[in-house]
Amino acid sequence: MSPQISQQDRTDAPGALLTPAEVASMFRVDPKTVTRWAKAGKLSAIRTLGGHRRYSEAEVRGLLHGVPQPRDAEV
Amino acid sequence: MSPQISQQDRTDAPGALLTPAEVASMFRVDPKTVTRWAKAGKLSAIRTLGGHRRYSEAEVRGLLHGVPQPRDAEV
DNA sequence: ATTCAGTAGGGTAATTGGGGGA
DNA sequence: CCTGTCCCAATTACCCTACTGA
Repeated sequence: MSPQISQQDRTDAPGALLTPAEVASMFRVDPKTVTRWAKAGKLSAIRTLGGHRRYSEAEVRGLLHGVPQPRDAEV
Repeated sequence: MSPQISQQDRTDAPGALLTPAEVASMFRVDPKTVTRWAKAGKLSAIRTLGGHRRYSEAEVRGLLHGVPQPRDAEV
């Protein structure tokens, strides 16, 4: 009964997380630039226990589309 | 060995993006001119979170080939 | 435990955006 | 009508070393 999602399915999960390199390649910028966006608060990011940042794929895709943040599920 | 394609080759990905300098170099014009094209709606562009523009390589190549893109609203 | 790529951190150079004029 | 260049300020890219993640 543990609806445990396989870690390999993270690319399909609603809360999919992207690495800095992934986001950087989507925007055609340097990974350091993505880090700068996170520091500037332009992009929300969570930190691993070691201090590395992970970004929400949903948020990144929204930004790429020029769509404001779909904070809520738009049905 | 195996011609394995990486997850995402920036220049090969469907959403490959080009920097203003790249597009300018391809057209032999000034980056500012490319910016004017984007402002005039002749070229579609997405913006980084910092405001810089990134252009679709597919669209640019189509324009270079003289292939009218479906985003042209001219007569 | 080890290797290796990726990431964080700071600092500096290059590019870009915007307006204006030639 | 279109393009190249000037100014400025802001953003981004690359340099380095040390640590994390797999």
